[in-house]
Formats: sequence, structure tokens, C-alpha cells
Amino acid sequence: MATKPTLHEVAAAAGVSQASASRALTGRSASPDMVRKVRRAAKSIGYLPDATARALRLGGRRQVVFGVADIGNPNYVQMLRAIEEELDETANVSVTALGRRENQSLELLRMISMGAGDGLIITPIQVTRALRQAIRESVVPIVVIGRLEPGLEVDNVFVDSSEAVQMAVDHLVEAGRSHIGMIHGPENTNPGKVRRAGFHTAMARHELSRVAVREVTATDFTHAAGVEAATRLLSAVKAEGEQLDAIVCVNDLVAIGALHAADQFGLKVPEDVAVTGIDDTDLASLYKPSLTSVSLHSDERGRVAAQMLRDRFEDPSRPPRKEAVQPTLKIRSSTIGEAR
Amino acid sequence: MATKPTLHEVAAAAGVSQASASRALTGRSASPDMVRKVRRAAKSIGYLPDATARALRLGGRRQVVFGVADIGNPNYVQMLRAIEEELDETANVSVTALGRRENQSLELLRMISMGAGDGLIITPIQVTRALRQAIRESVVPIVVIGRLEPGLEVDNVFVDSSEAVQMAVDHLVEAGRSHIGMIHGPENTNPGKVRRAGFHTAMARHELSRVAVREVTATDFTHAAGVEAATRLLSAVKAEGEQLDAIVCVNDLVAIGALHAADQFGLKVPEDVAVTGIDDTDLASLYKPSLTSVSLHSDERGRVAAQMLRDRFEDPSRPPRKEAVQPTLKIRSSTIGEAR
DNA sequence: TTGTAAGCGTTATCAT
DNA sequence: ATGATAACGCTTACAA
Repeated sequence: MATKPTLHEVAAAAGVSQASASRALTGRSASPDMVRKVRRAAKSIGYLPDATARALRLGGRRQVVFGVADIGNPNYVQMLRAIEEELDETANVSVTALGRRENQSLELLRMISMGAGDGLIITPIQVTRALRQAIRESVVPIVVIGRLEPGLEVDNVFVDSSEAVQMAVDHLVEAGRSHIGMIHGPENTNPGKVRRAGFHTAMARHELSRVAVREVTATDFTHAAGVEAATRLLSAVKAEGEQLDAIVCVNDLVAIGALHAADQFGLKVPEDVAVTGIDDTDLASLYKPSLTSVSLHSDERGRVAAQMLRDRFEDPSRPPRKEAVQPTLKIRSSTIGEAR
Repeated sequence: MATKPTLHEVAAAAGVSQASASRALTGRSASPDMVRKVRRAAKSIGYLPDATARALRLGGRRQVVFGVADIGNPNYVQMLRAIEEELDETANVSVTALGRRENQSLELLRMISMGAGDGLIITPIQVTRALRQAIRESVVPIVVIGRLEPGLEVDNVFVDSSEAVQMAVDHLVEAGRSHIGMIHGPENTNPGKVRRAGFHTAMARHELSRVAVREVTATDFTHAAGVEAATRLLSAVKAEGEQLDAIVCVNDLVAIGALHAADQFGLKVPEDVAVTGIDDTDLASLYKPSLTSVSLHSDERGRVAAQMLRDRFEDPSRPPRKEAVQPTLKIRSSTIGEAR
């Protein structure tokens, strides 16, 4: 009872050979009598087969692990779908949610080194020094989805989300907006930082005045945080007598929150204020008004990552590849009114 | 090149012992020189470690596989989250998307029998005779989430979604609606069948007239299918001069579709027509008007399933358990107007 | 630090 | 149909 019973024990308990026990349980060739005896013995001593040992002998398919911060995030879901589809013939894909723990991806690498998978796709929120080191030393192939500072030799797909913010601003300017605010994401996250920079770049390029009161930071990438931040933004604008005719949001969820807040303030979208999101979630087209959003092509990024991993399985010595995916602007009602 | 290189080959190529090769790659105790030599050899012959063999030796954690029809479905996402949380200490959880293939869960059982996991949680869309047989014969523990006909001895969590539909109808009747229609799900799916029956039961109980034209069947559980079905429904109602003041929908996505269709027809929700969903997705509270929906408590079902599996790991001989989760009605604006 | 050899729990091969 | 035994690819005492 103390230690996990093995097939050996089952065989002993049933008074038969280990080979017979194996056959009886997997139903190859065994007499009905044998099957009864063995199954009974197995049950009585609480035997459960060891998947790993079986897989070793049977030579199953490769196991690929996909590590994400939050499995509820539609981006990751899209990536997962694409990865699974792309790797369908090659491997089983399993997702592991890391939460927003400091060491997120690191723990995962440790798991992997325990034999949890033959390959790894990660989407790190923040790339620490320790993580870079772990990646460098890893024996199992890793593909990183996300921006990486130069100098790390690893397969990598990324999208320039600074560019994404700039596309949103450009679009707003073309649509005649000039008093543009932004709801940023948390400063200590990669997307938060990068998109903030993109906003500043675009505003400078268009020579639009950045007014402190028009920029706020959401505490999270969620709907609730969006409502809160947008409320803060609109209150401040009102209090200071500032102008505002557009809000760029760090992602779709936050943008939907902003839509709600605008409604609370009695503002019409897009007549009074235009709103843009990033990610082009399903939500963007489902919501009313439908949300103008910049697609970061999560599916494409997932697909490319999967291809990289597959290629590496086939030729482990090939040099690491880096590939960029271009964002795309999807114009909808929240910025131009009568789109359908 | 033909066959996958093993550590044995690496050692041979580097001219060292297999043990040294292992140590050099995993970085235990090896001279810098040894590490260089081995890593080079490994790269040159294209060696990749075998996760299974490692796991066998290292005794990693249990692998639990969660099989779902569609990983994009928020219900499954919620379940997965709960399962992962519940099993955090016990096992790694991996999701496998089966698609809507005929043999969905069967294939999964075959994978499992190849050693892909130590335990299985499945959410079968349809329970075929073959699946029942496979479940009965399986040596690895299985938990089924979903309604099951009696006679199958297996751990099982379910929710009575017929009851869920009835709760929706009851609520609408209490709110003064009497001409109630329903958008059903595909007839060849379990939820489709069960919810259809629930609707008929409730309508009979309230002695409300079921009019053929007020019931339509969506081809899928998606938003698009909802728009299409609702359009069909509203056209028919209009053409026949029928009355309609409420639409019960087979799930939230379809309900959102119905909301859009109603808008197209110039109908106000809930003034002209009330709409209900099932699942209580995030979408339900995000959408405007927010959607009255019956929660099927996916998280709770996931949690219970995970507990059952854990309990079975601990005592494989315990008798199978069946547990029911009760649906809950969440009233929002799409049926009563001024809810916030 | 390095090599030798013994498993990890299972299934497949070969006799019987 | 059953039993003995050799793998599967790797890590780790133990000895050198």
C-alpha cells in the first residue's frame, strides 16, 4: 500500500507470470479464466498501469507542451488550435497554464527536464535573465512566441505590437480624430511596455499633443480593469476640461470595458469618442458597436511556432530561425460608425 | 539518419561512456571539456532526448488528459481551469481537442492505451455503443463529464440541462411572456436532444401552446448559426402572422446571434422580445443588453471530475461515483429590462 | 571526473 | 495459452 503496485505485484498476487498479467489486462491473448484472475488481483491490490512505462515500450508520439499564462485568454486559445492542427500528425499537444507567477516559464522548463515533454512552446510575459539562461542550456527544443531581445539563439516568432498601436493611431488620425488618449497595460509586462512606446511614437509622428491626463494605465488586461481605467480617464478629462475624441486601448477586453464606461458617461461611440482594441478577438465583431481592432494573428503565430518545432524535430542541428508576423487593422463600427 | 539517435549513439560518437554523455547533457558533474565534446557530438548526429525514457527513470508526475470537442468553447476552458487547479499537486493536465469527429473519444482512448496518460477526463458529445464498450474495458481510470444512460459503471459528473431550459421558460413565464419560441441545437447531439425535451416539458407544464413555426434548429452551437436560425425564426413568425415575445436559446453564443438578428428585424430586447441563453459565458454579462442565462457551472463540473480522478488514483478499487450539479438562473437585462 | 552495470515498469519475442 | 527473458532509452549507484 505504501508504494505504487506494479505489474510484478499483480502477477505475484494472481499467481501467474508477469507476461500473462500484461496480456490479460490489455486483452491480447488470454483465457477468460486468466483474465478474471488477473483483473481481480489487480483490483484487490489497487493496481494502476504506469503510462510512462507503457509509452516507453510502445513508442508513442512526441509530447509537445504549450505553456501559457492564462488559458482563458482567447489569443492563447487561438494559438493552441493552430498548434494542435499543425502538429496533428507529429505530436500530442498539451497546455499548461502558468498563472502570472514570477517564475512561470522557468518552472515549466524544470518540468520538461523531468521528461514532461519532447518539445516546448512558450509565451513568456517577461523574459528574465534566469529564463534566458535556462533556454540557452535546455537540451529539449524550445520555441518562444513573443518579442525577444537580440542575443538569444532560439526559434522565435513575434509580432511588433508597437506597430499595432501605431496602426490604430494612424487610422484614427485619418478618420479625423486629433485628441487621442490611451489606456495602457501594466508597465511591468512586455506588451504593456511595448504598446506604450508605440503610442508615443505615433503621437510624435503625427505631431499630436500628448496630455498627461489622457493616458491612464489599467491594472490588468481584463474587462473590469478596462472599465475602471476608462472611468478614471473620462473623469479626469472632464474634471480638467480637456478634450478627447478617441481612446486607443491596450487590448480588446480593456476596449470593451472602455465602451461600457463611455456609455456610463453618456458618450456615443463613435460619434463622441472612437475606441480601438488590439487582438481582434471574437468579441470584437460580436460586440455592439463592433470594435475596430488590430489583429496580432495569434493563429498564424501558433502555426509558425509549431512548424519551427516540427522542423527542429526533423533536424536538430539547423540554425535557430526568427520570424515576424505583421499586424493587420480591422476597421469596424467603433471608429467609423456605419460599418456592418 | 533513418532511426532516431539515442544517447548510446551520442556516447559512441563522442568516444565516451553513455553515463558521461548523460551527465554532460544534463549538466551534473562533467568537465568543461567533456561537456563540449558531448554537446558537439549530440548536435552533429542530431540527437534529441526521449522524454518518455527520462520520465520513466525520473518518476515524474501523473499525466492526466482532458479530451474536449472544441478547445475554443468557453465551457471547456472553464473546466480546464478548474481541473488544472484541482490537480495541481497531483498531475500535469493536458488538453486534447477531438474536433467533431465521429470517433472522437474513442481515438482518445486508443491514445491513452498507448501510454499517453495515466487518467482521462472526457466530455463526449455522443456516447456510442463502441465508446461504452471501450470505457468498460479500459484499464486506465476515466471520468465522464456529461449525461450518461444508466448501466455504465464509471465516475461521472453531469448537469441536467433539460432542467436548465425549464428554468429559463419558468422565468419567462413569471416575467409575463406567453408566446415563447426556442432555437434548438443539432438533433444528433446530446445537449441538442436534452434541451429540446426540456423545452417541451416546460411548455406543457405551463400549458402554453407550442407552435411549429416558433421552433427552429440551429445547425451548430455557434454565433453564426444563431444569427441564421433566429433570422429563420423571425421571418417565419412574421410571414405566418404569429406572435412571439420570447426566445429561449440552446446556448449563449446562439443567443447572442439571436440578439443580433432581433436588432436586424427592428425588435427591441427585452421590450419586444426577451432572449435567454444557457452557459452563463463571460459574454453573457459583457454583452449589451446583458444576457439572462442559465449557468451549468462548468467550473464546478470540472472540479468534481478532477476530484473523482484523484480519489481513484488513491484508491482504484473504490466504487464509481455519480454526481449531479444543479443549474442556476442568472437574470440580466435581456429578459427584465433595467438590470445593471 | 569518468566508466561499468543495474535497474525504472512495461510489452514483445520466443520457446514450451 | 502461458512463462521466461530481452529489450525500450535513460539515469544513477558504485567502483575506479
